[in-house]
Amino acid sequence: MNSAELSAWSPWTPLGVPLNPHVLAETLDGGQAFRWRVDPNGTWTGQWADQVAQLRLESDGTLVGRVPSGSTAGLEALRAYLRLDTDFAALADQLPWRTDAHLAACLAAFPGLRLPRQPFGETLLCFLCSATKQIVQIKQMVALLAEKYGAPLPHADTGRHQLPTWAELAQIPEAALRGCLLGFRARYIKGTAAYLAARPGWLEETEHLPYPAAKARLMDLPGVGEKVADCVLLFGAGQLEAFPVDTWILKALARRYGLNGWTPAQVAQFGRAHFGNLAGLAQQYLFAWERDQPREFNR
DNA sequence: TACCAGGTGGAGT
DNA sequence: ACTCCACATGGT
Repeated sequence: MNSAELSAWSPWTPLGVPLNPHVLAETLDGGQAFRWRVDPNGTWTGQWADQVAQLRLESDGTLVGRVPSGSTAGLEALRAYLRLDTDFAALADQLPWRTDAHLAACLAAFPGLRLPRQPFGETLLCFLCSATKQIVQIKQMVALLAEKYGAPLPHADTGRHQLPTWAELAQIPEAALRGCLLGFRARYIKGTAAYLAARPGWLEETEHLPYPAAKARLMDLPGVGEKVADCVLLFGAGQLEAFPVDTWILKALARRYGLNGWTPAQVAQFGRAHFGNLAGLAQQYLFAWERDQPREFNR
C-alpha cells in the first residue's frame, strides 16, 4: 500500500467494543464472512456491498475502524455491519452456559465474539460457494468473482471490486463461472440467478420474512439446503435462531455432547431445543472452539 | 497418497 | 423417509 492510498482513509475511530486479536480474527475470518484480509501489521481490510473498511486493535484492546475519506456514509455502514448497537455479550449471557460446561468454555475462549450483519444477497452467493470447500478456498472463489465480474468500488483505491449482483450473475455463462474455481457450484449459482431474475423483489421479501418462512423460501433455490439457508439467515438476515449444521457442528455435538451417529436433522433439533432462540449464536461459539483445537485431537 | 472441506440433489431402496 | 453417491478442486 502506498502513501497515496493511505491518505485516502478517514482518521481511525474508536468503535467501543473491546476485543482481542484472536476473537477479531475469528469474527472476520472464521467462516462467517469471506472478504476480510489482514496485513502483517494486523490491519484488517474488508468489503461488503459498495463499502470498504479497515479495522485494527489498539494496544489496549480498543477496536478502531476507518473508511475511505470521501465515503460520508461509510462509518455508519461499518457500525451497522458490525451491529455495534447490539450487545452480543448480553445475548451470550442468555445462553444456557450456567448448566452447560462446554458452552461456558466456548464463551470464555472467544469473549466478545459477534455476528456481523452481511448483505443478504452476498451472503447467499458466498454460501452457495461453500459446499464442501475450506474457508480459504471459499475466499478465493469469492475474490475471483468480484475481480472478474464485480463493479469497481466507489472511493476505491486500485483494484477493489464489489461482488457481482444477482442480476449480473444471471448474465454470466456457467462455463465462465467455472473459471472462478466454482466447480459444480457454478450450476447452483447459475440456477439461483435465473430463479431470482424471474422473480423481482423475491430476495428482498425473503430477507424480511420470519425465520421459518424465510428458510422455506430459500430452500426453493437450487444449491440451498438446510445448512446454507441457515447460514444465509444467520449471517445475512440477523436471524439468531438459525442453527447451521455443518461437518464441524456434527463433530462438535458428537464429541462434546455425546451425539454420536446423529444425523444433521437430529443435531439441528437438539440445537434448537438445547440452546433456544439464540441457537445460532451458540453455534458460532461451538464452531469456533472446535476448529481451534489442535489437529491431532480434531479428526 | 489418501482424506477432507461451513452440502445438495437425485436415484434407488 | 432413509441411504448412497456424483459433483470439482485445492488443502493438509
